[in-house]
Amino acid sequence: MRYSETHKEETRRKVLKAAATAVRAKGPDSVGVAEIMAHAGLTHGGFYAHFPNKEALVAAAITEAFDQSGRRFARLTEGMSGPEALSAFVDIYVTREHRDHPERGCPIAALSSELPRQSAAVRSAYERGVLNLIGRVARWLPDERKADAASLVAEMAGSVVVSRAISDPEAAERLLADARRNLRLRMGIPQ
Amino acid sequence: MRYSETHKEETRRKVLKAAATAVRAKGPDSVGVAEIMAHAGLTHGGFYAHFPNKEALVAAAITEAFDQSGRRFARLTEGMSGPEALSAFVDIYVTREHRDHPERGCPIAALSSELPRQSAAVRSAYERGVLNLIGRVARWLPDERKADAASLVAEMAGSVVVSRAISDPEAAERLLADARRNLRLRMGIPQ
DNA sequence: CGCTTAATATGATAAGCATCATATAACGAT
DNA sequence: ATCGTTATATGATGCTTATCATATTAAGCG
Repeated sequence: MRYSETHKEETRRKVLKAAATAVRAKGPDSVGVAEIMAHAGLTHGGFYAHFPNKEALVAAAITEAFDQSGRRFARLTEGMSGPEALSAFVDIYVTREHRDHPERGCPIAALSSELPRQSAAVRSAYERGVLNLIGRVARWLPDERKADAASLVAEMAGSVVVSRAISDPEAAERLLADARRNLRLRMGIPQ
Repeated sequence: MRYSETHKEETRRKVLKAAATAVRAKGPDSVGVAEIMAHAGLTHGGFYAHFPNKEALVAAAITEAFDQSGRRFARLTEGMSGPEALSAFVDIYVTREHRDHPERGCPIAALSSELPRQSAAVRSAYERGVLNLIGRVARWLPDERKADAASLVAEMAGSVVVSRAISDPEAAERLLADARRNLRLRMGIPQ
């Protein structure tokens, strides 16, 4: 073993992180292997030492993106009660910041419409992420509302995604504010 | 004038209809000019007699897709009162049928995530369609709820889009049913 | 019935991209 | 310091696709 034990694993992680950003920014099909490698500070040829093909990278990148935002949510809601955590979650997710930065946001909002057309492996990585997020929300909800988790996630993602279509920033912000209010209502959180 | 007056216009419309379906089915970037022309019963070369380039076709196709579903909604809610129309709209939009057929459904649900990356001309055709749909919903709502129209459309689109990520048909249907119930609540429609 | 012209088809070109074969470089053990 | 090995780079290859140049076909007119 000539290179350090961890060297290859480290570059793999660099590639993966670059991919997680690039896939959200440009979409799985429009992003190129060479482009991702360049973002990781490498050239395209070495790619196949780390992943068998582009599809495997995309699937791994989607998982990584979900993990990233999952860790972020966990960190920012640590030690909170259910309602507090839900309220904080809404304030992180349904925002202009999220609307304006798909590349570091939730993969659902970044990839929703093109994912159904991806390969089975990619779709399945995506579905795992979606179900995880729904599960996270359900854990915060009181028992009698747990069943709403999926629909709440859908409302959050839909708000961000539609707000991206609206070029007027104030109209977009109004949409997001309305959505936040309605979400809190559905979650049983006092306004 | 050798061909009939209307001949060229008719083929243009055939190409446009094929494009409106294909763009929703495969996305603006993954669909090919040749593929669309083939669906219209033509070969790729003649394309440039009808549109200056692919971008113009995509923009026109998105407008056409919004028009198609707009006409459909108008037809199916004709003569209804506001609440009746809203209820019917929810029952048309937030359904398994819509989840399973993006190619003939709402362009928001089919294209939301990849549209922000398109050219200005395409985005603007899309935005017009989104705002039109929001306006249609607003017209049906009572005055005190009109401001919610955008957020309601976002919830509907989000529900369909997230339900497409869930492979279990029953879980997907549950999400849609929850969304329909909540939407009616927000619209002030008795369940 | 042939001729003209608009509409469509055929075929070429060039660019972009995933993948792979081969070359080079970095590293640590000796 | 040198060598062998592993990681990365360079440079094809083949395929797909938008676009365009040129050829062919269809339809109505004289």
